[in-house]
Amino acid sequence: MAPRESGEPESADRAAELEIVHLLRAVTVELGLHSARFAQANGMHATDVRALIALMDARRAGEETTAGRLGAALGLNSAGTTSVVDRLERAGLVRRVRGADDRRKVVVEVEERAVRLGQDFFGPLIARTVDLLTAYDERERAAIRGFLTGVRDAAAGAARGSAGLTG
Amino acid sequence: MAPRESGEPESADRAAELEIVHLLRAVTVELGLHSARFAQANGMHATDVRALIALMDARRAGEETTAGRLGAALGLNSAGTTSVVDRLERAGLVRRVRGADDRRKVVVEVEERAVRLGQDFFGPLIARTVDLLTAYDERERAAIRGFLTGVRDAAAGAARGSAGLTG
DNA sequence: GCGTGTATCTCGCTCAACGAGATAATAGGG
DNA sequence: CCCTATTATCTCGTTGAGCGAGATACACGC
Repeated sequence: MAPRESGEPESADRAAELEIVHLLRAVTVELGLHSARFAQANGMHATDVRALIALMDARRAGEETTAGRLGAALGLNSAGTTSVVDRLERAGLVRRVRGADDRRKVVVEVEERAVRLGQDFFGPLIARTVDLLTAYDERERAAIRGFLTGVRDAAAGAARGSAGLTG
Repeated sequence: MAPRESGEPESADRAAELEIVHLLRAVTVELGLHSARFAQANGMHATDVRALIALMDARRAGEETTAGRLGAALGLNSAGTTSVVDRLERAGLVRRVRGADDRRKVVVEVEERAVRLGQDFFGPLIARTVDLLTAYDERERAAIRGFLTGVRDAAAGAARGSAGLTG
């Protein structure tokens, strides 16, 4: 399936590599459950958490997020997007700001309260994760970084193309 | 925040470690979107995909999954669980089997069709991931394995305790 | 200042998931 | 063996997230 160069020891190695694949999936499952706990603890739904994450990501990258962009990132239509922003605004976690240049647009900004809420809940887990990394030297960290980058790009690339194979 | 042993060079390192944290989150987001595409492509919902994953995990571990266990794994109540199993059964992806020992129980078994469906969709991404791993030597792979195991356990541990910190 | 295109919102609907309670089977005491 | 308590699942009615269709508000060229 995957185009290999030549004859390395295969079947035994392959099992060890599959273990990492399952491990990665287990991580995504656990982190998903953790997000769900955050949602539940704050009377929110999974989509609202995903929206906050997208908004904070954009803010870190220094980009404004309009309602439309947010909806696209979440895979919602305009009605659903309005609904999400309504819920978050009602909860005091974001605010609507009319676009200065184009007044049709609605820029969604996260309130300071949402940032604090997220830090309080995810901070410990992040700290623990950072702590884990101190056990590895630079070469090992580079491997972790490279592997995660590769998986992210493969999954993102799978959006286009048949499924991101042979990339 | 995280209890450190002694004085290593901090702030610069911390930024590099946070990059990995963000990378990990990006991976979970992308894999989540990939699951969503799988769901959409097969007329399913996110919960149905999570259910299939849980069922296949259990099968790999050689365990039977009753309706109750499945619902607990998904965080659904009994009504919702019945609903999920109904949908999956209607789609021909699982079958209900009355428990042999305790006939109140309903064991949910995945149909061969569901396994093939999953392999067809996720196979390429898995192959790509396994391929990525061949670029690393055993020490680097051990680092990746150890890091993922640590994050998984930290997130799982966060279910109990204040948030899995200081574990 | 009118028409076309774009961004967001409103309305009505569907269906996933919930709470409450019904149904069915096991386990144990008399 | 019957009766009750307990456990596992399902049924019924309701809530609300997200959808499709269309309304509304603004932008921009003519």
